[in-house]
Amino acid sequence: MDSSPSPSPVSGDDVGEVLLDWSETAARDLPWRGPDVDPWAVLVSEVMLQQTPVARVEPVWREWMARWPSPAALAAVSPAEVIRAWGKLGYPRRALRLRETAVALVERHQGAVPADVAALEALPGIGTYTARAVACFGHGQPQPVVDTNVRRVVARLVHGRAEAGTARTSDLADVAALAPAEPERAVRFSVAVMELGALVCVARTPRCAACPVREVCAWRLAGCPAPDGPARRVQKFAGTDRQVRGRLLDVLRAAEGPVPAPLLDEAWADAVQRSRCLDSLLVDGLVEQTPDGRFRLPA
DNA sequence: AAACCGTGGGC
DNA sequence: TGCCCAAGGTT
Repeated sequence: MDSSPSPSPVSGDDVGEVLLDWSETAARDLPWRGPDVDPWAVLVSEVMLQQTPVARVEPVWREWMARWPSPAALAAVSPAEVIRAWGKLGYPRRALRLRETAVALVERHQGAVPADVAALEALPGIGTYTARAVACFGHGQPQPVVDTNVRRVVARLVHGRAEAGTARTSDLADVAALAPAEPERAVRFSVAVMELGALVCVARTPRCAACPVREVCAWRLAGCPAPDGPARRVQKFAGTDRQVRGRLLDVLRAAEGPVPAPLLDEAWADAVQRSRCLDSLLVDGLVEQTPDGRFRLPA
């Protein structure tokens, strides 16, 4: 039979293959993607990447891998050391949970990172996304992986919506339906979809002209309709407890030893809010009080 | 289910 | 400038 003279559009069946091909040249060469990266290194990267941009994670991740190349190594150090090494990645409870995860891996998994999704989800700070990412990228399992990028790609490509909206359990099945059957390709496909969302199918100004699947994108075919649902409101930061907690922790991170309360007073003027935030940091285990009443990162 | 948990860069 | 957003998880 003669081949078709017109360029063949991307059919629904090979979206996965097209994304795979695209990612061969377009995907970033991130350090936690290398062939020599073990599951622990992947786990650490994934936790750091929770709500934190790649560029800020990279240098810290390299430092952590050099210092604590195994769960046992991290499990052996104090929370204070881990919190300091976390630096200003944000959401420092992640650092505590990462250390707790390291302890759990030593105690319950012989110091190794399990490949089982349920076992991973049982670890502190490891949820639906991170568990599958570790199983997939760390252990080579063909797991569907759904993060904010993938939710956005699925919303547009599959459902023709402009925005992802709230997470849906069906997202997992939606990506799985696009994935190649062959396990090794399915793993690379999971990387590819995330890359598409991170580089092309971005939130604010999608670069549709550069999209490898624009011809089959339900959102484009529908004429790129505007978002329909209620605009999700963005979290305030200035003046919130999050900012105050950050200020307080900043003082404690910088200090050599225990800090007397008056020094913390300088971090935030409002005494009521300051006190509330210090209490919450104590409850979270990010701060502890010495017998003489001073404050420090937990030894 | 919705609110909370840091921080900084881009537009 | 102020808003939007970033490889989520927990409560």
